[in-house]
Amino acid sequence: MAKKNSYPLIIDSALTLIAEYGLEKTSLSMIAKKSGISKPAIYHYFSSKEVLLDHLFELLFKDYRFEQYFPMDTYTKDNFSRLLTDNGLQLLQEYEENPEALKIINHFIGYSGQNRAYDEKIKLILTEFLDGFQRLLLLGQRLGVIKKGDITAKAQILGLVLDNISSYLLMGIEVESTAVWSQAVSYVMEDD
Amino acid sequence: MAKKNSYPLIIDSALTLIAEYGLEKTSLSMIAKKSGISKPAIYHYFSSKEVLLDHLFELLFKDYRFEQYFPMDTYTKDNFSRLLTDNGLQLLQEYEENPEALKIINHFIGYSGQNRAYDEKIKLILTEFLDGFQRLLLLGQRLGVIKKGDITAKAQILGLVLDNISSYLLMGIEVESTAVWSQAVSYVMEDD
Amino acid sequence: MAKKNSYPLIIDSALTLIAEYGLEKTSLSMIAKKSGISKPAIYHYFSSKEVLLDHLFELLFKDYRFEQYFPMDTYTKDNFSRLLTDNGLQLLQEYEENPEALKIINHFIGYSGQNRAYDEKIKLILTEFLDGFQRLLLLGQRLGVIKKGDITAKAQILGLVLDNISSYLLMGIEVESTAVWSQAVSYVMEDD
Amino acid sequence: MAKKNSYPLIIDSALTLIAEYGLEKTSLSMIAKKSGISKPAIYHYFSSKEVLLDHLFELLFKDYRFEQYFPMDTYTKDNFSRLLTDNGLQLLQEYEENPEALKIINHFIGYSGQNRAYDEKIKLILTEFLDGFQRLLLLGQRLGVIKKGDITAKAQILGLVLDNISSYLLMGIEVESTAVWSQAVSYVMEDD
DNA sequence: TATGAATGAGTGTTCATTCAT
DNA sequence: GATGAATGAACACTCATTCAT
Repeated sequence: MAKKNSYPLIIDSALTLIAEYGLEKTSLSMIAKKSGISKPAIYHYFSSKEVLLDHLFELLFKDYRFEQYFPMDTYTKDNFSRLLTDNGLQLLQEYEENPEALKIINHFIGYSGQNRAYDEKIKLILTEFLDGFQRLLLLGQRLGVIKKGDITAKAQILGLVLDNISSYLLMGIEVESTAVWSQAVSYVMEDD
Repeated sequence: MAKKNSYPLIIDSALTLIAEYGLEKTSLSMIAKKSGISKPAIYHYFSSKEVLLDHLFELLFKDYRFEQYFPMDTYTKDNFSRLLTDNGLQLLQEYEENPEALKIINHFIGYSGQNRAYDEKIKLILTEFLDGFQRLLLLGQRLGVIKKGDITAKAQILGLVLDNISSYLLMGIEVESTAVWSQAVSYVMEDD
Repeated sequence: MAKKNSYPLIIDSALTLIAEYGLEKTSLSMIAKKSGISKPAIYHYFSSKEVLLDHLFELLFKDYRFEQYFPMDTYTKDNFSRLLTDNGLQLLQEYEENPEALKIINHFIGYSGQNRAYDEKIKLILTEFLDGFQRLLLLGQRLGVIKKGDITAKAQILGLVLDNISSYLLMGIEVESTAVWSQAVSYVMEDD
Repeated sequence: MAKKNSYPLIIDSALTLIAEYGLEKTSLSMIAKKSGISKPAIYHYFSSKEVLLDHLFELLFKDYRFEQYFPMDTYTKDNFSRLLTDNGLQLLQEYEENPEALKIINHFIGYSGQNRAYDEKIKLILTEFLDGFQRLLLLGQRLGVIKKGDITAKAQILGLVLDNISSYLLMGIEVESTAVWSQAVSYVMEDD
């Protein structure tokens, strides 16, 4: 039936199913059934289930970069505190608005324990966020808005808090995300 | 062959395999093979794979309680800062010393997305830690060693940071756990 | 727990379970569970499941004999019609009062297709009923109360009807058993 | 290997095996082995063993209707007795010529005790035969060829006898089917 | 591009039966 | 008499994958 739309159909169906059932319990049969596309046709696009998953992985994490959410060149002495707060809240809001994506991401993270490739990439991404916060705080220090003291530790606290707020949100644990992130930000800022 | 040791053999083999392959990819056949015990013998002890997993879950999370790591009745005005720091580092060190347990716990957390029962229990445990920190900070406030200000947010920061440090350790992401936790603690303390 | 009562407990549990689940779906585990007797203990009394079933078979069919229901030596010229009717209705009533037994019997009959031994014995029992009716009708003929004509066919009609009424009752098909049996009897009797 | 013939091969193998071993003892592995078709290929056609059995059930009972054997619109005053006799004998002969089908049918009937769906359908079929005979006898009465008296009971006798003759034939019990059925018919007919 | 048909290997689970005590 | 522990064989079923068309 569907001629030209098979590819996105496969992607969509796979993502929806993975969000609900996870990576391992989502079988190619399920994807074929949901998308209305035959299994061999899926193999035409993706030479194995693993390749399909890899593709989804890239899709999901492609734009998940520190600079995407915290564009350093926009930070100034005056807007530093506000931007840092807002950018973080923006990131959290994106997750709240699209919990399905967060679910899928979490399935990949859970699966990464058994898959070297994902493991490495996820480590890279998270590390890049930690480094990003460190660079940002160093900039703040130069601008004179960030307290002296262990910059690395403070950057890591920001990274750990922001990352884990979304995990808790996903699990449905009630965290006062706005208050928590604001507190964390004000903690690293020089008192006015 | 093995007579009285079947039960612990099953548990051990299951834990080892789950640490490596995860909950779903660890099959009863694998457990049977590794433990040298036949599949029906496993069913003699656990009426289903699910029951076995439940048992392991309870085993792992039984003693994971806030009071276990942060015994509130030992906290005084004088030792507050030191105890809070040490207790947290103690928790982190336990994980570093037993990374396999952490791996398994993480597999259960990953699986909880597809299993209501685990989901609820894990939420309970994490929530209890957040609440524990809140009670502890309130005590500190009464003792005059904790800064005024949003206690809830601060407690959640402590919880989120401590929890996520272990996740990052598990993933092999280098975080300066000691420095980070010390910083987080000093942040909530009244300046001396 | 149970010391001296194991044997009848096994029998009772087995019969109850077979009535509900049939011969094949009733496992020794089920019998052990229901009776509260361990499987090896059951093997102490019955060297195999087959032996247990054989025993139950004998128990059920021991008293199922034509003479049991139609005692020929009580039949006279005067009571012939009434006795033939009443004895048949008596047999049907027994089944209606104890449908569980009928169910079990039916399971054995169904199973007999795969078991030579049961097959032979059930054939014997049914044949004996057919022969019984034939002997009875011959007696009636000598007494002058039974019509001339094909005695064998008439006897077989009686046997087939009586046997199948109980089958239909078991299946829950509404047959007017009393009217049907009375009609069948009056059919073979000489008109008064 | 086998390309287009898998479907009938499965059906045939299943029927043959069920005739010999019954519904429960016939496993999908047996069917796969006998048909030379892999188990997953069987699942390609039938989504479960139950669905396969349902299909066979429908196949077997599809044409087993009263009108199929006793077409009422062909009955007249003159041919009534002969037709009723011949049609019944025809039905019996079909069974004698295809004892395997009868065996399978009997397995389904035996299994119906544990399966509501089959139970209901079989009851329906047998009830329809009883009703059919009743309608037929009422017609005969209007034509003046059937004795007055309890029509329902007589119809049920015909149904019970005809049905049970085939059961006895299946079991290998010697019944004089022709004589018995002829007698049963002449019993309900008005004497000439 | 796409499909119906097919498969080897594996899943969790249950069976009747046996062994040591 | 009775039991907990154990087993080989089988069960219905699903998996990712491939082949011929």
